[in-house]
Amino acid sequence: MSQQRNGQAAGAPDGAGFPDLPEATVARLPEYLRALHHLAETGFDTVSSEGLAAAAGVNSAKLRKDLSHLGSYGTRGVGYDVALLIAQIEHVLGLTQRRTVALVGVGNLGHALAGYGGFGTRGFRIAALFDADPGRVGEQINGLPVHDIRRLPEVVAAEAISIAVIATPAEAAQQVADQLVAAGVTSILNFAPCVLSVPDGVDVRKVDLAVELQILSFHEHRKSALTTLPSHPANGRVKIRPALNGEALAT
Amino acid sequence: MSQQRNGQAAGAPDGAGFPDLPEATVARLPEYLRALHHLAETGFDTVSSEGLAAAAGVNSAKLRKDLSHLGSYGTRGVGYDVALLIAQIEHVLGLTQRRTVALVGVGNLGHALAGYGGFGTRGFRIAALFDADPGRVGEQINGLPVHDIRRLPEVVAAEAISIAVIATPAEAAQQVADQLVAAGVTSILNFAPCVLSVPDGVDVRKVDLAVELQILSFHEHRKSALTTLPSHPANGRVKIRPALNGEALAT
DNA sequence: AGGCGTTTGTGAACGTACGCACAAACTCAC
DNA sequence: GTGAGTTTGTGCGTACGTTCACAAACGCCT
Ligand SMILES: NC(=O)c1ccc[n+]([C@@H]2O[C@H](COP(=O)([O-])OP(=O)(O)OC[C@H]3O[C@@H](n4cnc5c(N)ncnc54)[C@H](O)[C@@H]3O)[C@@H](O)[C@H]2O)c1
Ligand SMILES: NC(=O)c1ccc[n+]([C@@H]2O[C@H](COP(=O)([O-])OP(=O)(O)OC[C@H]3O[C@@H](n4cnc5c(N)ncnc54)[C@H](O)[C@@H]3O)[C@@H](O)[C@H]2O)c1
Repeated sequence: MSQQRNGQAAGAPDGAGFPDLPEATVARLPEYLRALHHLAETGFDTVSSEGLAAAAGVNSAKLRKDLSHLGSYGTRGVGYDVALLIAQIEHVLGLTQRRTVALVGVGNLGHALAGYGGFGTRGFRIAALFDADPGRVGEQINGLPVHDIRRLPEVVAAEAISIAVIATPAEAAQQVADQLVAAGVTSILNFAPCVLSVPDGVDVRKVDLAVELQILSFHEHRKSALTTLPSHPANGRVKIRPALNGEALAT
Repeated sequence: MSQQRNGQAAGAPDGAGFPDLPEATVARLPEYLRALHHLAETGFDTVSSEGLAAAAGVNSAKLRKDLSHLGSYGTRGVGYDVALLIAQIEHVLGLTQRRTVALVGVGNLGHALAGYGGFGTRGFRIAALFDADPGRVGEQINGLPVHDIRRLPEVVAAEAISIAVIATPAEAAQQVADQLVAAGVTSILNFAPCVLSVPDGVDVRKVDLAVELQILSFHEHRKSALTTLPSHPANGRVKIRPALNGEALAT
């Protein structure tokens, strides 16, 4: 499910397609990992699929199948060794060494991200900040200096950065993405509300707050439609009334 | 697909299940809407499925099927009327009147969200801010006062708020969610890295930045494994090496 | 050592989603 | 009015994801 993905994405690199880990499973592993860390802190040494599933907010059968994909070692009649499972998942996700991340666009949102302390515990280190505004370059945030965007290639190479976060306005995002790719970045997390086009081999994930709210709005709309007309709704199926021509239409 | 969903979510409210819009389609409509607005600003009156699909970053067949679900009016040989399609999608998403949103937790991230101007153009209005910290209550952000969290029921009722955003630390999130539900909120967007448990009929979507980065990390890991061993990879399939017992294990 | 309760791992059935490919529907030019 | 070119809407095959349900595996108690 997920997000933007271009052409034949990484995961099926050549013709002889190999399935390896299902994408849906990959998307859930981080959630399992978070739940496991929480359990470990709470003093658990082992956990059953039922328990972990509850902590991660999923079905236990799904959890077991997900874990079985990574050849996991649970013990029947007992459950999973929490510490071992953490190590396994971190290994699969490539978190055994902390990954360095670049953040481009230190505005409203970028400031919040740069100042966020929660990355360290999840396997990442923000290694560099960039902006195009000369007034912002040189500023220090959380002990990190803001670099001019033109120093991107240099710093990306020096810090061995492979992941970048874009927090610039949408108009600048494509240009920034191009610069990032040129500098050698191969994974991008995009907060700007626009589609990025990147070469094959580069992964893009997008987070758009308004999209999330609009999805919620849809369900909200649905709920209220149901409670307003409690009985005999036509034939038991909610029909979408087509908007009349010109209705709410910005001519 | 997407995110946390509890029990039988809204969308299949009673026994006589009705399919209506596929969830995957709902998740893409906001992206189409954004692309359409962009096209409208650029001066387009009509757009082909091919063109709109490119602007939204999806396959054109998928786009057509999605639009066909809402009984959409395209014209063969021509394409879709941009303004009409915007009105249709906004209608389906329940955006015909602007929805009011509450934001709880005006810290690092909350400040950025409260100061963000991009909501208005996407159908939402942040109608109220809340925090538990007495030092923050009373502060004004973007002309909006920060209310004490205890005034939640009162303000939610007065402003007819049905959607809320949680931007508090994870430890407080469940408690805040309970208060929101008690106050009548039925949709929650959660930025705290934790699972929320809510009654049936309440929708929760979660945004976790670290999860997104970890998914990127997985693909990054995969890519480097492939380029490091360029030839004969065992049997053409990447095997996940199980972590040895105790390896990288915090005993 | 053996039996019992527990929990994993997975085969199989089901449901959803994707994308191709094509007929039907439409415009426009002449 | 007719034919050529374009584009929608959708039927269909395939792939993917989810869930059930159960046998095999394990610990523990006696
Ligand atoms: N603020 C939020 O809460 C929020 C929420 C959702 C989405 N977004 C999106 O995130 C992005 C950033 O939002 P914001 O509120 O921080 O905007 P902002 O205007 O406050 O910050 C943008 C920053 O990017 C910098 N920038 C512009 N062009 C650049 C370039 N070419 N190279 C490098 N840096 C450049 C600017 O100098 C500025 O510092 C926007 O696309 C916005 O739509 C923001
Ligand atoms: N800052 C980021 O960039 C970022 C990124 C990803 C996720 N997050 C998550 O978002 C959440 C907020 O992050 P932050 O950096 O803004 O934290 P923060 O500590 O800066 O802000 C949290 C705010 O919540 C308020 N709060 C605490 N308990 C409350 C309660 N019971 N009711 C109402 N308000 C309460 C606090 O007073 C504070 O103002 C955290 O869960 C964090 O993990 C933040």
